[in-house]
Amino acid sequence: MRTAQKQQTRQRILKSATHALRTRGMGAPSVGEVMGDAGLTVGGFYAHFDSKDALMLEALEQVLAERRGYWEAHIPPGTSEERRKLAARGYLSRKHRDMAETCCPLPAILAEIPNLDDGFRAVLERHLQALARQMTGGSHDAEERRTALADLATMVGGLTLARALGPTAFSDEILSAAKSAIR
Amino acid sequence: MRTAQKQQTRQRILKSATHALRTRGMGAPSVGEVMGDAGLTVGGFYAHFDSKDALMLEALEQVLAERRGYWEAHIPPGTSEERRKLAARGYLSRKHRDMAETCCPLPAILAEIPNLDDGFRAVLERHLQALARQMTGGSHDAEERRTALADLATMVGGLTLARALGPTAFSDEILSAAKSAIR
DNA sequence: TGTACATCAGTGAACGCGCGTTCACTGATGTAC
DNA sequence: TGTACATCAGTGAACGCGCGTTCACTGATGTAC
Repeated sequence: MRTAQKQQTRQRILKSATHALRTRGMGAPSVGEVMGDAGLTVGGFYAHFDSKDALMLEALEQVLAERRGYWEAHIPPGTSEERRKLAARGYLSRKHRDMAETCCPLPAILAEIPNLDDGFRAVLERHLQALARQMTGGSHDAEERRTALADLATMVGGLTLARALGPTAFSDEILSAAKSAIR
Repeated sequence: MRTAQKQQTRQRILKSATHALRTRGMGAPSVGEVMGDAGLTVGGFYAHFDSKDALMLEALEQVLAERRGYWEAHIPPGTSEERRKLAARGYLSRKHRDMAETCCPLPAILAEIPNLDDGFRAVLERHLQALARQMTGGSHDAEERRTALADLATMVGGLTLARALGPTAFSDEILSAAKSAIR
């Protein structure tokens, strides 16, 4: 079937885009570069997506969904406190700071959102809301929710600072300090 | 004196650059735009700076120094806990989230640093180290320092998330949750 | 005080380049007879 | 089974544009006599 092959190519382009997006955000990677990493040439791009923005919107959607799936799959059941602490230990690790493949995209993309089309903000809000629900295990307790959102802020801030500094002792110290603040 | 006038123009260009940098980072603002906002045309730029990178490096240095000065000037003496809580209240306020003029540049610039010349990372590290010292009031207590760095992560993460979401109820909720986590 | 000249901060047009996007074309694959 | 044709995913060159940077020029200001 012809269309199945094409869908597969489309997925390859999307994967290349999500890979670039995780560390370089949505503006910096060029269409040519994304296509090149997918083993294709620029010209074919518009047979799969309407525009670079359309690609990046879909890539953002996909990478955020993936990331929540990862969280759900790797954090075993337990009290929501246990789960948050376990998640933070991985999130604020040197390994996660230095990794590119499956890392959290939030540090790379958050700063760009205010300067992009509203669609990007909408995708982000939807996934952050869903993530907050995941972190509280669906609980409606206000205190639980407040703690989950605060932990999210600490994790994102800690990782963003640590990534900016690179693999240094000070960077390690920030990761470790942020970890100790997860309640 | 001719050179005094020129120095003044140079400062005007720098101010225009720091203004753009606070919300749009270092890559997005163009030389032409920065010069235009300073009431000048592009051509004159290279009489003041060697390159766009040189301008942005100096702008980053200036804006981080300014911000630390602001912190020092606006947070009255007290225990370091009181000072941190007071700083966080302002930092994680809706006003600061929606403001552009004198806001903290960290949410806008951190994600760009890993993809820029090492000079930018060096400037950042130096100012973050100095900021940490300011927050602990010069204390060498390990626990104090850990708390200060954790609070920094929570503040930066909370503001970055809230900025990305814009002025919404969810965004307000994140600010408020992050504030409650400052110890 | 007035005139001629030197200086130089800032102008504006031009450059080469990489970008997102378009489009005529290719060549492998599927279909009709 | 073999041949002729249609389809269409992907190619590669070209486009217009905005970017960082360069440079010949301008015109206001300071200096010399």
